[in-house]
Amino acid sequence: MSSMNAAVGGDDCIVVREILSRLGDKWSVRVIHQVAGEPIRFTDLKRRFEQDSPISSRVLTRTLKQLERDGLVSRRVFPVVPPRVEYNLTELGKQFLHYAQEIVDWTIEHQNAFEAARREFEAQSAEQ
Amino acid sequence: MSSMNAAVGGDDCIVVREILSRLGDKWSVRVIHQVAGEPIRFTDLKRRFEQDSPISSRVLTRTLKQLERDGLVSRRVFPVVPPRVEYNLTELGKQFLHYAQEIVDWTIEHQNAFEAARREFEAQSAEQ
DNA sequence: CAGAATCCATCGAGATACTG
DNA sequence: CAGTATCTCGATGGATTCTG
Repeated sequence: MSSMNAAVGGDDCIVVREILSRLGDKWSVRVIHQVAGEPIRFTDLKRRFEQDSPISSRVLTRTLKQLERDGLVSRRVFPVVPPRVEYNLTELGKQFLHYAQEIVDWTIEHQNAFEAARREFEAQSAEQ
Repeated sequence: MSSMNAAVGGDDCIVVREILSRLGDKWSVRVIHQVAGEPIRFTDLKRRFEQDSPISSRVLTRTLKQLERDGLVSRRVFPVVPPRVEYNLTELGKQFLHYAQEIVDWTIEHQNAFEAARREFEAQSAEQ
């Protein structure tokens, strides 16, 4: 267990870097959040973001492909015309979402502390 | 609580995006891991990475500044010559590290599953 | 409908050289 | 020692157009 913790340093393990990257990129967590629950089609998924901040199909496709490659999202194709493709979360994806939730919740809980730190830092910088 | 969970979608909250970005970028988590424990000086910190994958002072400086701005790392200057600057983790930083550890540990636990998903995906892609 | 192809702007990371 | 100043390069995000 302590040997595992040591892996937080060093990126000898590529998988770790990749999963952490999913947390950091702009869309992965949001897509995973939308894909949770009922299976959802590509265009419906795209529409979910239309209000807040629209995502291009180019970027949505790339994000989904990555998540599928990581085993977090599954893709099911129905051989009909027009095409029907459904995405949803895998077990691995659900666990990932759980951890993401935890950090997001923690961040929101301490939002005031973050903003205070930010203000103090800016004040120090301006002081010079 | 459920209203907080809703925030995983939508980036209305800038702080959330920024903290998740720290998890995702190449150096933040590793620097935080090294800064945990005893206070450490800039050059010593830089040396810690020299073996595995060296970090330029340019990048280390930027990473530390960001973490300081976020309130995860504190910076203490000693008015001596040559200069002496010590970095260490704040309380917020320790909590952040805790969550990062959790995800890293989880990732390593399921490393086999990730690699299997990867192989299957590549196989499917090649099949066409 | 579910993407693929093309092109462009921006940004993070890194190498290198220099300084109070 | 602890950075700053410049520059380059590749990856990410995005807009737009096209297609089986």
